[in-house]
Amino acid sequence: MAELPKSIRGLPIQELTDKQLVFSQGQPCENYIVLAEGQVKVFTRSVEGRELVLYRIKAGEMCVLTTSCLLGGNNYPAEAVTESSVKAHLLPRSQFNELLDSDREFRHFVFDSFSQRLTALMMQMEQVTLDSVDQRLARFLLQQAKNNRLQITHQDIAINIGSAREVVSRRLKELEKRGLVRLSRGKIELLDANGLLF
Amino acid sequence: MAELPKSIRGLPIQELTDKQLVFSQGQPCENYIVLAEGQVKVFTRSVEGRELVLYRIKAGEMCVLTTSCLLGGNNYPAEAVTESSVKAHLLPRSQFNELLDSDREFRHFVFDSFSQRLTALMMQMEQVTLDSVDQRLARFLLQQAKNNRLQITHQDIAINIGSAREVVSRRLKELEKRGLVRLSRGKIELLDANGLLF
DNA sequence: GTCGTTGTGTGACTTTGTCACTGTCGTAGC
DNA sequence: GCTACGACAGTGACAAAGTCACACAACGAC
Repeated sequence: MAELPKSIRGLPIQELTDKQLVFSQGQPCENYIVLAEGQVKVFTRSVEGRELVLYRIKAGEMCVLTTSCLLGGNNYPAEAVTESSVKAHLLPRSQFNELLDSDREFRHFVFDSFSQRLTALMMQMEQVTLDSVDQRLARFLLQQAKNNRLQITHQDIAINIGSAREVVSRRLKELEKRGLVRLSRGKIELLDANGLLF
Repeated sequence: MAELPKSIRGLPIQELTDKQLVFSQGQPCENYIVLAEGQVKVFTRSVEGRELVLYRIKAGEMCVLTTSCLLGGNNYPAEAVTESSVKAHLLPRSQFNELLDSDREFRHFVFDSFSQRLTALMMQMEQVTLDSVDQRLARFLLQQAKNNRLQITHQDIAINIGSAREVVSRRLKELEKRGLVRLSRGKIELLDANGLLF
């Protein structure tokens, strides 16, 4: 992870608890946000209520959506909630604009974040539309697992890989039958990480 | 459309013919690109050969992917071809970096483009994963039509809305049956634009 | 324990995507 | 003109994925 610019490290810190709303759809955007600790999930909700995770913000990363809204002057087109306790640096819009012009290091940080997120977003889009559910599921499990374990519900996996809960349940059941994973309520254990990739 | 920054307007212009390759997957990125005239399609290709249009660059717009690659120093993760004859401003990487620091107007142009594309990309992703083919098809037809007509193949529509050619053919046939469009080889005429939205 | 909530399992059905074709149109070359 | 070819479109059969409507199981609060 790249070092945060000085101008950010000096900023006041705001603390949030787990599962707290950071911003919601349609809300105007006031502050530039950089995470110091924890993780935030940014996602959209369709009219029917189906969700789709756009990306996650981790420690040392800024929220591109916020930045984009600050720059464009529009409202948030998505929703964000914390996934752990979170410490975040906040920077009011006016100061953000000022820093962007005056501080070369800060500017580079923002540009880099932008370009990384853009690339990631494109990759995700490709995967969601071009890859099968099995592929996306396997990739997700491998990415998210810590010591071959993960604590997550099927519903949550579904919104991450752009699928439906029932589909995820069925595919996981299939993987369990093949001896690749062990399932229990809210938990998944990977028994054969290589087998998942086949 | 916003006026181009002075620093860009003065740049030399490169001309391209229709259907010409602008850049391809894996290629290193050398020049910042801004279109003065015409249209370019940026898309990816899966291993199986299926394509997906990520976005289009129109006159007065820069190529975010290029910018992102320049900033991050990575290779192109996608492919781009012209969709008409094109005039484009090119700016070598070194000068791009320099301008980014020295020219406030240029910087704002780049930031704005970034944030617009990011928002658009997220919207597209939402649509592809959360909306039905019918909705995406209707939206696409309405967006792209000029005087209620469009010249495009079913295959081309498919890669734009993230679907398959056969599916598009079937849905269009259905729309024709309902009297909403008239189909002919490579052309579609919208007979009832309101009806498409139902 | 009971109750309510959350997570999971399942069958039936719809929508979408894939595969393997056939047919059709336009045109370049003879 | 005819022929051959490539690009475009249509179609049936089937597979994959999503939706709907439940049943049921695990867990925590009381």
